[in-house]
Amino acid sequence: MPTISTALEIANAIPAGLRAQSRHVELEAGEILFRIGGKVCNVYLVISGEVRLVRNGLGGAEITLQRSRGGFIAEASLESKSYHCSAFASAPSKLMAFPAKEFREVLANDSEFCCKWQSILAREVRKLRAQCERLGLRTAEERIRHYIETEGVHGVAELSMTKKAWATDLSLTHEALYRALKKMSNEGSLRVVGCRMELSK
Amino acid sequence: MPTISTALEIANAIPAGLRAQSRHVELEAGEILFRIGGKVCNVYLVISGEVRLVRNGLGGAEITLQRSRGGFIAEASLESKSYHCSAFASAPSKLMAFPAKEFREVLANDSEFCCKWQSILAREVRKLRAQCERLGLRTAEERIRHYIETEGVHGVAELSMTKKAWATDLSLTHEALYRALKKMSNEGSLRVVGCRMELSK
DNA sequence: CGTACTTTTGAATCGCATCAAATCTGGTGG
DNA sequence: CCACCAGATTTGATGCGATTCAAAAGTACG
Repeated sequence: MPTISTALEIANAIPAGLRAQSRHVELEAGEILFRIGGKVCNVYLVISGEVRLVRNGLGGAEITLQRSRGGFIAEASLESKSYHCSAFASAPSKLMAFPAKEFREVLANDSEFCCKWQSILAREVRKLRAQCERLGLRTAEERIRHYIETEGVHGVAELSMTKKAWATDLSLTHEALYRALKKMSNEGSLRVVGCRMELSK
Repeated sequence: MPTISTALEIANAIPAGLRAQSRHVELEAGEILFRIGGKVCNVYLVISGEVRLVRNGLGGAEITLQRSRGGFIAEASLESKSYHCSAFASAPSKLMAFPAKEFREVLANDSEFCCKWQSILAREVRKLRAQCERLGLRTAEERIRHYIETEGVHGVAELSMTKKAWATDLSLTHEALYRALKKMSNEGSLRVVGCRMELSK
C-alpha cells in the first residue's frame, strides 16, 4: 500500500460519495474559518496555505494549538457538537470542507474507509511524535540531522519547500538555518544541492 | 463520555477479551523491548517509566523517534509485518503487551472498540499538535504559559509529576524551568503552590 | 526590467545550557 | 526517634548558540 502523507493523497483516500459532497474553500490571510463554540458543521482538509487553530488565553493572549500547512484539521471535532477552538488562515489558503454529519456516517458504515482513516491517524501520530522529538533538540544542526534522518531515506532528503519555510518547520529563524547549513557543508557533514540534502557522516 | 488520556484509562477502553490476552512486562533501564526488523508480535502500552523508539542514523548516531512515558507505542506497526524501529527502556518501566494479531482482529470486528480506538488516536493527535506548538516557542516562560493554558483549565494546571520531569516535557533544563517559575512568581504573573500552577495575567 | 521573495552575511544581544554546589525533602533503616 | 541517603529543588557563574535587526545579493516571474 502506498504511503499516504500529502493532503492530496489523503483526499484521494476519501470515498467518492463523500468527496462528492465536499466544497472547496478559499481563504485570504486573516480570514476566519470557524469560531470556538460554533456548531461543528464541517471537517476541513488543508490543501495549501496555512491555517491556525487558536484559543484565547488569560489576559487575551492568543494560544496557538496547531498550525496546519496540509492535512486535516478539526478531526477531533468529529466527536463533539461544537468547536473547542477557533480557526483562521494565517496565509492565503485552499481547503476542502466535508460535511461532518456525512463524514461520521461514512466512517461508521464504510469499514474500508474506517480502516484507512485509522491508518491516516496512526501515520499522523507517528509523524507528530518524530516532530516533537526533533523540536526537543537544542541546536539547529541536531534538528537538521534529525529531519533528514527521519523524513529522508538513507540520509538523503529532498525538500518540498523553500529553506525559509523549512526553517519555520524546524522552529528556527531562517538565518540560523542558513548558517547551520553552511557550517555543516564546510565541515563536510552535509552536501546541499538545491533542495537535496545529503548527510555524509 | 469521560476523557481518555492516562495509560490506565486507555487500558480500560480495551475490550475485556483482548485485555485478558495481555501480558505484563517489566523492563530495567537499558533493556530492549524489540528490535528494528523484528516480526511485529505485540503492541505495547507504556504504564510507567520511559520507553524510547530509536533508529540508527548515519555514522551510528542514534535517532530518537519517540519517547513515551505513558500510552501506546508501535501502534503504527499494526499495519506492518516488522518493526520500523527499535525500542528500549530508558528507565525502569512497566508495560502491557497485547498480541498484535488479536489486536488487529478485535479492531476489525468490534465496531465499538474500533470507534474508541479512533477516538484515542484523534486525541493523541490533538495532544501532540499542541505539544509541537509548545516546543516551537522560544522561551521558557512562553512554554510554561502554553502548557498551563492548554493542559490546565482556566489558567490553572495541577502537575502530575515533579518539576524536574516537567522540565523534560518542556524540553528545558530543570534549572531554566526553576528560574523561569521564580521570575514569573516575582512578577506576579504566576502563582505556584506545590504542584498547582495558576496564571494570574 | 522591475518587483517580490529567498538567500546570504554581519554585528549585537539575550536566554538557555552547562557545570558546580548548597539546601531541602521524603523515605529507610538502625 | 534520629541519622542517613537519594532525589528534587534552588542559586550562582560562565559560555555558547540562536534571535534580532540590518542590509546586500541572488532569483523567479510577470
